[in-house]
Amino acid sequence: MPPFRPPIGLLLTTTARTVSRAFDDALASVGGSAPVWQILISIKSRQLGNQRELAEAVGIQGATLTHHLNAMESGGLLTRRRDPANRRVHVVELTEEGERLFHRLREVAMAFDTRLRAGLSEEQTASFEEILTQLAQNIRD
Amino acid sequence: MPPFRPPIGLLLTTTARTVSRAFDDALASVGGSAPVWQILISIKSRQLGNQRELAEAVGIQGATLTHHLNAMESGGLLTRRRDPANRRVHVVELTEEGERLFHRLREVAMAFDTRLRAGLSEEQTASFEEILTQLAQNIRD
DNA sequence: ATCTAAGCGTTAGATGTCAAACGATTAGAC
DNA sequence: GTCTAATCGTTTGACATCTAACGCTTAGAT
Repeated sequence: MPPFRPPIGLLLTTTARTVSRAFDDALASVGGSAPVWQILISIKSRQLGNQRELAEAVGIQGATLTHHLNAMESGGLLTRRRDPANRRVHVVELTEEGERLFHRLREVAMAFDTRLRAGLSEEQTASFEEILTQLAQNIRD
Repeated sequence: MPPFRPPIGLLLTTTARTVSRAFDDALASVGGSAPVWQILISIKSRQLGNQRELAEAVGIQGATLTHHLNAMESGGLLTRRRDPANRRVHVVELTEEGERLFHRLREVAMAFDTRLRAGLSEEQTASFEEILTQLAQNIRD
């Protein structure tokens, strides 16, 4: 009889969902969310990217990004204007309020990461990252 | 200067999304989806559970389960009837077509798991599962 | 017996995501 | 120069998911 092997993917997605949910709750406590946080950090880390690159960096589709940018613009977190040099492109810039939210979320995100890593050694973390990379690689083939 | 630590949660959720997406695509190729597969396997492995337990096993909310069961019932995969002994309870049972879909999806799911595990040693798998469990534990505290 | 509380499932409304179609703009071919 | 193809972002329509509110049923208290 072959040994029973619980599917590796199930534990992966279940855990990821648990972690994502908790992260989202933590960000919500200071008025944010996971996609908003990822969008803010992507805007901050690369100045002057267009929306296509932004969506790529965040890991969502262009249509979904449009959705979030609409809400964030309505909420006064950022502005969009056409790039005079290429009027297909929207230049996205944070407002002061967007900057403030970024800093609040960063604190929450850093605290969350510390909490999440509790009890993991350097070796475990390295091994974990290696395996995750391998899994993604197995899918791409 | 402290060493830069990329957040462990980000790689986790990104990889999980990639894997989930590929799994869903594989199931879709034979007429299924991830939630449908999880519902089918849960029904098969435990006979006579109510919907609340079913939702718990699948890892979704009751309202979401209702949504899927509606679609699956419309599609002829299962039947729902009131339990005469407790008329609050819906007894969910697979039809023959539901059984057939279950077997098709099982083959696809097993093949996917094999593909996903490629290149992972027993030690790596064990370590991976241990770390995922630890992460979930860190969140629950 | 009745009344209250708890349990089960559904419905309604919101959010985040995607794919496909589209409108405007630019680049390249000729 | 014009025409065609590619690029950028938006809109539309769909789906999975959640929370909150609700309706029916059962269990428990008195």
